[in-house]
Amino acid sequence: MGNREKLLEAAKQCLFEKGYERTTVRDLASAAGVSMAAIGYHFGSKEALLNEALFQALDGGDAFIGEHEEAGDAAAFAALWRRLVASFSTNRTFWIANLETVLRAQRDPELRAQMAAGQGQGRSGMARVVTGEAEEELLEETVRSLGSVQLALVSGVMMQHLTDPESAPTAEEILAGLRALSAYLPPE
Amino acid sequence: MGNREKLLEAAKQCLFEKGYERTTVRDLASAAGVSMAAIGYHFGSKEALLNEALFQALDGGDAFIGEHEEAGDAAAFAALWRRLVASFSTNRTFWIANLETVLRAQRDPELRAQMAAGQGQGRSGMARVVTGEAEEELLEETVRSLGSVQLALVSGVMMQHLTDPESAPTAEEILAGLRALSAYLPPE
DNA sequence: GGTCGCCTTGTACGTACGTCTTGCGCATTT
DNA sequence: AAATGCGCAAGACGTACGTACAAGGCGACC
Repeated sequence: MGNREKLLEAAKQCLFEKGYERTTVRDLASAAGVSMAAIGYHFGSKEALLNEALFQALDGGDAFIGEHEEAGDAAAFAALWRRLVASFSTNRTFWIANLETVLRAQRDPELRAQMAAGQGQGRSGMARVVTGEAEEELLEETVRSLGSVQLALVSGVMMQHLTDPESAPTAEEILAGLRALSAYLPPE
Repeated sequence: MGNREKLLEAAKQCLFEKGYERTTVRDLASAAGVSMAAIGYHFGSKEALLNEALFQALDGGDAFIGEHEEAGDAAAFAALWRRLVASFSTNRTFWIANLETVLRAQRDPELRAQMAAGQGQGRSGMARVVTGEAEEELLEETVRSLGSVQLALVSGVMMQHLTDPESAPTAEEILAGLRALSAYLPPE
């Protein structure tokens, strides 16, 4: 494994352990077992290395949620939430890295555009797994409402699990909450 | 206005404009129009100043959501979401500061305990404004389910508005999404 | 008028950071 | 066998940071 790959691997590890802003070139170099200069040589700058590693790390993270074998029915919906809630503790650092990226995107327009695109994917993905419909037959209206709400629930519940897993809702409590909430919705 | 107050005011401003991690003692001093040493004299350290300012800033932020005059009926629920969505753009920096604090709490156990407490308040507050019941008559079960879900929706939708206000859902789309979602809930 | 606190300042100090320069080993080429 | 070029390391360089220090201003009180 060349130093370039060693650096990328170390960067992902640092991204999860220390976060984007707190990892220094010295952290990266010592974690990879290479010299600081190797970063400049292979990536030009520390930022470029971290960005590439971040892209890989966040991209590969979809797998953490687990596959949605069957979808569209009520059982699948509950199963999705059980997988999600489990992932919040199992892959805690991954979700933290996600949150950190959202925040950092507020000061970086380019990154923000990327996150906006990812958010669009997330919305339609959520709408798909809930309704069970294929990508093509999804109405834009459905994505904008049901997809947005479902995606918001995911990130919102994730934040609660990050700050306090004890008091954060279980999958069943989320379903119960949604049922209770529907009683307070204005008609039509 | 003494230098202490000037520093606190400047710190809040910096907190909103640059964020906790990125504000330096030189930023604070020049924003307040005082010397760097004044920070050490009045607060002991930069961190202590920022923490006190953060506490004040986040505490006063409840006002941004607006008062919930009447509550418990469907119209109030829709009105709440309209106020929230409006606040996401109007008080953008406030919500960013909130998000940053949640994230920073992941590396600071003491802050995390504070945030967990605030989250509990948020949950019961949300349950209260939705159901229209008083604090005392709220069942713990209701807070844990309905309160959690509602709070998660708030932070989740907020995040979508931060990354892309264009594609983020309006209050009406949120309501439509919730209605649509209830059709996919597992029974009982 | 001198003195004693409380504020306030200018600035020096030590540390940590990211990048860049220099040079060394070691293949491969001529 | 000399030369070329790539991969890489060691360390210096300039900068920015948070804090500590010594000194000055300025009221109030003896």
